This record gives sequence, C-alpha cells and structure tokens, in this order.
Amino acid sequence: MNRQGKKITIRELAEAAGTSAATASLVMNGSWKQHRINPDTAERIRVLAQQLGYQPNQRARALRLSRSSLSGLIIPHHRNRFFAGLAEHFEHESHRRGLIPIIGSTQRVPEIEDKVGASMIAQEVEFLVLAGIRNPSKINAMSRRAGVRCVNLDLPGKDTFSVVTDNMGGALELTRRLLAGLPLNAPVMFLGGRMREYATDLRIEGFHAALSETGRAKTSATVLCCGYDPQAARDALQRIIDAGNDLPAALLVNSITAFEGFATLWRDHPELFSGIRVACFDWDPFASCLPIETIMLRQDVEGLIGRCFDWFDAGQERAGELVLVPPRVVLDNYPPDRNK
Amino acid sequence: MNRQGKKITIRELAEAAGTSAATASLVMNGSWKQHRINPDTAERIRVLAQQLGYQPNQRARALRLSRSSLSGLIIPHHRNRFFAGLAEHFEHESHRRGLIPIIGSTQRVPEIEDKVGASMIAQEVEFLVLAGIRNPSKINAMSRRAGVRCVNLDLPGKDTFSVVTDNMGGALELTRRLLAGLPLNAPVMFLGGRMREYATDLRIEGFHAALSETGRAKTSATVLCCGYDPQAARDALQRIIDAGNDLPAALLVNSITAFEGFATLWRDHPELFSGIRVACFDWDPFASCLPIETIMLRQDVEGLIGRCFDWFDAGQERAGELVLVPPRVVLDNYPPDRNK
DNA sequence: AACTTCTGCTAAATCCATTTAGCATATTTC
DNA sequence: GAAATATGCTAAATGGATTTAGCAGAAGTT
Repeated sequence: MNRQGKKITIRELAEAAGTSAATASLVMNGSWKQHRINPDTAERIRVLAQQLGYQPNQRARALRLSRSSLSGLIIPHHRNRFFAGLAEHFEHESHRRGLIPIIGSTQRVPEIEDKVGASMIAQEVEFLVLAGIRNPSKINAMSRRAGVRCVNLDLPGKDTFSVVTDNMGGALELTRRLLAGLPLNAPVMFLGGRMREYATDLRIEGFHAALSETGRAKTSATVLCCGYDPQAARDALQRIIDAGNDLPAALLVNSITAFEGFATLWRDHPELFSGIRVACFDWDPFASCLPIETIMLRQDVEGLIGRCFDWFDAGQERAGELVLVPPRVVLDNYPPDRNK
Repeated sequence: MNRQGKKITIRELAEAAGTSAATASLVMNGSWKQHRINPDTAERIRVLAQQLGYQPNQRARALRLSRSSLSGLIIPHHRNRFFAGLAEHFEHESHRRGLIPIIGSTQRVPEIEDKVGASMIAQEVEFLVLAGIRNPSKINAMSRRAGVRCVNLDLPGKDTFSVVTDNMGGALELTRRLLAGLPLNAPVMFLGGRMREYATDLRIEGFHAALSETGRAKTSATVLCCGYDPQAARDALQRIIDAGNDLPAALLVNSITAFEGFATLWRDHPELFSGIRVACFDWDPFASCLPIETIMLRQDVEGLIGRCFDWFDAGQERAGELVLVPPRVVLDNYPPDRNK
C-alpha cells in the first residue's frame, strides 16, 4: 500500500497506472466518457485507486473548485432537546447534499457568536444556519460579504431569509389549553425568556391573546422574563415564595431550560405547587414524565431544518422574508380523560 | 472594500501595499522579524489587511501547510446529556487549540460510523475522537493509514489509546447504594445495554461484585440487556408484567436512554412500580426530578474530553492503553435524610 | 578603492486536484 | 493517396498561501 501515514496523490496513482494525472482525475470524477478515455484505462485506474486506497486531497480539491463542501450550524448549546434535534437533522440534511456539517455552540454570548460565525465564514462554509442568535445582523453581513449563503433559524433578522416556529400561534394554543376550565380570578403567570426578544415577545402576545379571549385583562397575569438559565427561573419563583406570596394557579414556562429550574424547585418543595397547572413552550422526554400535568409544545425540528435547506436548494435571496413552522402540542403526562 | 462576494487574496493585499505576496505572507504570519522586513512596511500591510478585510484562504493555507485546522468527534447522537456534554467540551478544547471542531453522529449504525469516520479522515482532521463506537478498530486503522491521531472514548479498542469511564467501579458503587438495606431475597435486576460490549460487561461485573459483597448469588439477579433504545427497555419491562410477574424491588438501569423507557412506563402505570428502588448509570436533570428515588451516576464529561486532549497534546502513541475516569454519584431526588 | 556585512525585499517552487486546449496516431472517406 | 474525422491521451495553467534561497543596494571596514 502507501507509505505509513502518507496519503497517496493523484500523480502517484497516475504513475502506477502508467497515465497522466489528468487522465486519472477525469476517471476519478466520472467525466472520462466525455473525454474519450478508453474504458480499459478507466477501469485500470479505478481498480488501482481502490487497491492503493487513493483518497483525493479535499483541500486541494476545494481550492481548485472554490467549494469547501462544508456547511455550518451555530446553536446556543447542545444540552437541550430542541437544539440537539436541530443538530441531528442539520447533519442529516447536510450529508444528503454531500456537505460536511460543522456545528458550533456559543452559550448565547454575543462575542462567542461573532467569533464562531467568523470562523465558519473563514472556513468558507457553503451554507450557514444561525439558530437562536439574538442579533444575527452582524454575522448576516459578514456572510454576505464573503458570499456565504446564510439563514436565520428560531430568531429572525431582516438581513436574510428566516425560518421560525409559529411562536404566537403556539403560545395562543398552549395558553388556551392552560386556561381551559380555570376560574377567571385564578392567578396566571408567564415565566422565562427575554423581553424585546423576538420569540419571547410573540409568545407573550399569544399568551395575552388567550387571556383576552377568555375575558381576562392582560394586567391580570404576571410576566416574568428572567432569561433562559434554569437557576434564574428557580430563583424567580423562590423570590415569590420568600415574599410570602402564593405561586400562580397556571404557569406558562417559556423554554425547557427555564422549565428545568421550575422542575428542580418542584422536586425540592412539591408542597408549594399543589394544584398548579403548567405549560411549557418546549418538550423533553423526561420532563414529560414528571407527575405534573404539563402541556408541552414540541417544535418541529425537522420542519425547521427542512425549510432552511429548501431555501438553500432554491437559491433565491428572499432577504427579510419569514417562514413560520407550526409546533405541535404534546400531552404525554396528561391523564387520558383530559387528553381530548 | 472588496468586490461583492469575492474574497481578497494575499496578492491583491500585497499589490495594494506595493509589496510582493511573500512579504505580505511573512507579515501576516508574524515571522517578518526573522526575515528583516522593515517595521514600517509590516505596519502598512497590517493596516491595509484590516481595511480590506483580508482573510487568508484557509484551504490554500491548509494545502500548503498540510494542516487542516480541523478536529473531529464522532458520537452516537446528540439527544442525550452525556454525548451533548462531550460535544460541548470537545468544542471548547478544540477552540482553545485553534482547531475547528466537526461533530458527527451515527445513530450507532456501523455503516454510518464507517462513513462518517471516512469523511472526517478525508477532511484530514488533525485529531479524531471516537465516542461510543462499539468496534472502533476499522476507523482506528483508517486513521493510522492516513496519519490522523485518533483516540477512543467511552468504548475502548486495542488499536489506539482509549479513555473510558470507570464502569466497574461506578457500577459497584451504584449497586452498593441500591442494595443498602434491601432484604436479601428481594429481586434485583440489571436493565439495558448490550452483552459483550465493553461498557455493559464491566458494569455487569461491578453489579455482580456488589451482589457478592452483600452475600447474594450472581444468579439471584436478572440481567436484561435489551440495547439502548427507550422503547426496547419499556417493552422488556412490559413483557415481565404481561407474563404475570412482579417487577424487581431494585433496578439498575444501564443508560439514560433505557431509563427513558422505564420512565415513560412508570408515568403511564405508576402502580406497577410501588416501592421500587432505581439506579441509573447516567444522569439527566429532568430524570433527577422524577419522584422516584433514583441514584444517578454522572460521568465526568469534562474529565473524559480532557484526557483525550492530554493525549493529543503529549504526542505519545500508547496504543492499547486505557485511562479510567471515575464518575460521580448524584442523589438529586433522594430524600435529604437518606442523602448521607 | 575594494572588500565585507547588513538591510530589505522578492522570485520561484511547492502543496494537489481540476480542466481546457490541443497533439499525435489511427481510421475512414472520396 | 490526400484530406477529413475519430480516438486516446497529456501538457500546462489554475486556485492561494507559504517558504527558501538569494538578489540588489546601502553601509561599514581596512
């Protein structure tokens, strides 16, 4: 075979076959017929390539063709079902198109977002998806300058095409179910996320719409945007208790990470939560096993990634346009009789 | 700036500065001092590079230097805390070394494993970590041939250095706690994983060792290796019930995915599980909130990735050697009084 | 004035695969 | 038998950055 640790080049392959590198290249890339290479020669080269374990140097190839064969996805982190699901589908769709996926996480820190974005662009990814980036304009602009096709996912931006979950519709549906049959004067709360952030604002809007529908005043509900950190959500609830107040009768939690804070507090002090109804704008298999009736919303991860690649495949610009993907309500741990 | 969608090359940068490409390259790579480039010239080039937004073409650079600046991690999937944690730490450590991490998942399908491995090697990653690959020998061999440094994580192999959790010690500790105070004749069970697979076998060994310690016969416990699929684990338990038998009094679940099957069955039929004690060789924040006393084991994700990079940094071969990383017992949802 | 030494820079080769234009033979046509 | 056509292949340019060997000219030395 080849020398230890050294990859064989097309020139060596050609030499072994007694041809020129050009011939070998034409054969390896399947365009030998148009170039009238003798079928026997082609076969000989193909067999030899197999035997010698010839693998074209991807970097030389990419340089020549100006195609990196890379695709990039940026997510806040891996440690939640939503982003992990995005990662898996992104991988799958990338492979289907012969692209090698690079996934980078940023912990939602803007500086890291920019750095990871820049590094993906420096790698000349052919397609870049920005998921959950609060302010994607900067990376959108860098992409445009570098000629990298870039789409925003989950949180949109005006500088390129965006794909997002139907946040308002989802929150409306979720809140409707949460309020069904609840006394009009029962205290209701929205917990987690960040004010003035696209997704959170729309979810609050859906939440308020459901309140109005049922004859409740917007002001009758508490909205507590404490970010996405589990501990922050827990602390927010704890402070209510410490202040001597009761927890709400119905609670809409804005993300699975905030829900984690809720869950650990519930675990440690279940007595505080008796009779509470909960809904969560996200889904997790274990969360759906907790013995708290929780209405969960499963975002359509496959659909979201699918729309991104549709845009990529179509090759249209559509800057500023938005595609909404509806989420699905999940009632895993609802008692069957209320599972209409 | 540069023309739309076209990146500026070092030759254009050099032209703008009125120098040769060689000079520009020397300046951009910091080796200009050794080459007696005039500090003024160097400064001029640096300023211009900034203004024009010059970014060296990574592919040309990689081709010339035979360094891809890529690192690769292969995992079964993203959708669980253990592998997601590995991914995040791998990313972090890669960035610290100026490497761009590529993460690929394989759904534990051998054909996909080989394909993803081959594609990483074709990309000439400088460092490759194979996590949770049952039979890494093939990819180990491919790596060696291509001169790619490769380490096995979680499941070891004899062909290169391996880093694994202390499965036996962990299972021993976990089982000890599971059995503490349990009547000698209470039925005990081990659920999930795959027979003859390194990790599972060692965990069973630890499980048996704890049985012996407490005066129980190996044969007194049931070992049910039904793989890693949640549904398979659930079905395995369901079959016991369908056969008219009781579930065990103490259950050691071999992975978080199998635990998911256990959890959904428990959710749907809690009455079947009264008084059961459970331990799980893995951890998940929501799982640790279930109102079932569960002894969980949190693998040291950071330590595992850390040992991999230590090996990479040291540059030694150590083929076949094994490093054990101890896991940590977590008792999140244990009542405080038993939380010694 | 003839020499060495130093300064500041560059030409050219290199990494490897791809692709176009075109060169020899061989074969066919009238 | 000369011209036209077909066959099978290759030389050379290309992509962009890196690096070595070495060229001019200035400055210093005796």
